[in-house]
Amino acid sequence: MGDEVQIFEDYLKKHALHLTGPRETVLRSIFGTHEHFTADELIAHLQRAGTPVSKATVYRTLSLLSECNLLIEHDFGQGKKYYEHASELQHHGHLYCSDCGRIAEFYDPRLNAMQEKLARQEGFEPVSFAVKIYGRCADCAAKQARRDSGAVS
Amino acid sequence: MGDEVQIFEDYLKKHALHLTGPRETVLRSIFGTHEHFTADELIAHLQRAGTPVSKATVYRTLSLLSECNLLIEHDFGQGKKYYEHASELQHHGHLYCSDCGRIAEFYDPRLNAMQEKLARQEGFEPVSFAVKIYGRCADCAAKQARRDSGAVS
DNA sequence: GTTGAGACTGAGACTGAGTCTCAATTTCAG
DNA sequence: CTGAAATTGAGACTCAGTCTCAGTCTCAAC
Ligand SMILES: [Zn+2]
Ligand SMILES: [Zn+2]
Ligand SMILES: [Zn+2]
Ligand SMILES: [Zn+2]
Repeated sequence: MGDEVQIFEDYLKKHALHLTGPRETVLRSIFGTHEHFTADELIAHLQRAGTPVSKATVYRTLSLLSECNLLIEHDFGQGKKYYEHASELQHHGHLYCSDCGRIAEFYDPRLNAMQEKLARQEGFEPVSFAVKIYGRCADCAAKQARRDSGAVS
Repeated sequence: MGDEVQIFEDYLKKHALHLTGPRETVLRSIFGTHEHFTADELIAHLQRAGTPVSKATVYRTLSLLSECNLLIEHDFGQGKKYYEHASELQHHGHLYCSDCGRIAEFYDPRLNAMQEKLARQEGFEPVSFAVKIYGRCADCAAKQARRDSGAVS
């Protein structure tokens, strides 16, 4: 998984920037574990790990990683951004449980082709796609069903 | 277009709420013109129109209108929400120009069917879909092309 | 027509994610 | 080494959106 380190370093060098300690700390933390995470979670995680990095630096590093396509940003309308590794399965869509915030994924190659075509039809030059489905995950649906049947109040 | 007034009034009555002056002002402003708008734009518009409504009330009314499905919220990752009339063509997707913020729309019934199916496959009970394509609109693409050819710096 | 419970309102305090500033520190090419 | 340029963290700041609360309005019941 040192792949990302190399890519990041190349990107930085190309822009006369340095791979410093804090940046590497952030990089390793991100590509060591997390799948879908928020800046806040990452900051807390670094704190707990005993390698704190300031909020400003974390945000700056997240921007850099997005710029060099190692990370992808997602917005589920919660007023904060989610990030995920860009490497994995490309262009998958997301399911977001409005009840518990759980995130699931799906993939269908036809979706991408359709989107590309639809964008061109409108004269747009597409750069990225985002398919999001909001609803209730299996657990929360079951919980809701139980609540509906019992406790008729 | 008094249709919306009726629906809103019914919804309010059902919840023991009242269709008050400020609420009606907001309602009429929204369904009189705007297509994709933000809370800020709406507040400014009401101000200019000489019928100011407080920020708090505007937000509260936007929530109510979303709850009764007269409005749909959209988030393009700009840290603020966009709203649009729910009545129009249902479930259309959006194209967002990352350069100028222009919003275009597209519609393909197959997209909805696919999403429904994919959600169920993951055990989700879908409530709403959001397909967003980010890229460059025709104008901005042309502008970019011009910039690239001329001014080689 | 009064009245009172409860809904409504606006002003402004507050929140929270994300950005910006700036002085002190670190990096690295020369 | 040295110094120009990049980097950092602390905390001030921004800005959309929410919350609070005292004063106001609504309406159904008298
Ligand atoms: Zn859930
Ligand atoms: Zn994902
Ligand atoms: Zn544009
Ligand atoms: Zn639309």
